[in-house]
Amino acid sequence: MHLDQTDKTLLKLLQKDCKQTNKALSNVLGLSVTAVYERIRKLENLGVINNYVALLNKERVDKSFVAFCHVKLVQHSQDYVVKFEREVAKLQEVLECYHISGDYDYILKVLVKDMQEFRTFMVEKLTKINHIGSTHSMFVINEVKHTTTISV
Amino acid sequence: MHLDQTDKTLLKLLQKDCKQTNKALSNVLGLSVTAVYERIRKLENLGVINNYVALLNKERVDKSFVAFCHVKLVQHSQDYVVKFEREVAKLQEVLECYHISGDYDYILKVLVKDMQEFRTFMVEKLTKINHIGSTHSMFVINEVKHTTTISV
DNA sequence: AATATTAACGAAAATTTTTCGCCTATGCAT
DNA sequence: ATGCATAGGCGAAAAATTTTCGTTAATATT
Repeated sequence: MHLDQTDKTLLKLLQKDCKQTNKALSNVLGLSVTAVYERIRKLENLGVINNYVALLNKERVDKSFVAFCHVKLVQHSQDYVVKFEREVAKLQEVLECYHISGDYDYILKVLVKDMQEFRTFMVEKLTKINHIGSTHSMFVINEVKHTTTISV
Repeated sequence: MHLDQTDKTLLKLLQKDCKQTNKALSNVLGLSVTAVYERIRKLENLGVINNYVALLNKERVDKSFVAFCHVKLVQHSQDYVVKFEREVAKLQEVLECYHISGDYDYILKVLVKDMQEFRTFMVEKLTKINHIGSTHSMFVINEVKHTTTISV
């Protein structure tokens, strides 16, 4: 698999706005509509493009509170790890969860309406998962940057 | 602004796959194609839908290393804060940056090729920004969950 | 030199988006 | 109660886009 400069430019454009027409893309890339169409298909089939999604304004859907939450398990047996990961993946408030190096085992990005709801999430959902040793939360004061665009 | 159940279902569908045709959506929602079209337009105009993007497979574009990086500034004057935030936002390796509560001032999500490149990023880019007091990095061992879907 | 392979192209066909005029239900004011 | 405005919905037609198809050119392979 080799991506040439045209592919890279195309990926950049599609990561910014995937609803552009092939005609608009062809103008920027200096290709025919069909050539653009075929390149996009190729990138999809290669699995370079995963999917196409709508991104929402979180404030407009009343989810204005973001927190990062560290979690430490009481033990690191395969069993505990698998169970924790399965349960945490089910929680809709958890947008991201990573197993990380360092003092804690996991870092979670949590999105809820407000502090009230965060408390409910912690008490009624996260800490209900078994085998959690301790947690440590950090609250987002301001979102400085947030992009889904990978530089290729 | 009021979102009814149909709007919420529509947002859920578009967050999963925004390339579905209005016909496919109309089947799920039990509406006409035109009604779906008009609802989507409404959600765009209300600013509920921000944009439509292609999501890439980061491994396929050779960016397999994710790190979270805490940053503490030496001082918190308006001037230092503004400058740091402006500079960090320019860095293509930084996908997310949040001003947070707690021991550190910021948390950054950094995406690069490998540990080698991370080192280069730290030495030649991040720590070149003035007024940084200290940093603390955590490396992602495994991505347990990563979604852009907000539950509405 | 002959032959695959890859990428590109324009035209035509198929499908989708978008516009339009009209209808119905609901809430509000008369 | 009656009239009116608003919001949401609909199908048909028009406009635009996607997708297919047959061909061509360039490059690598045998």
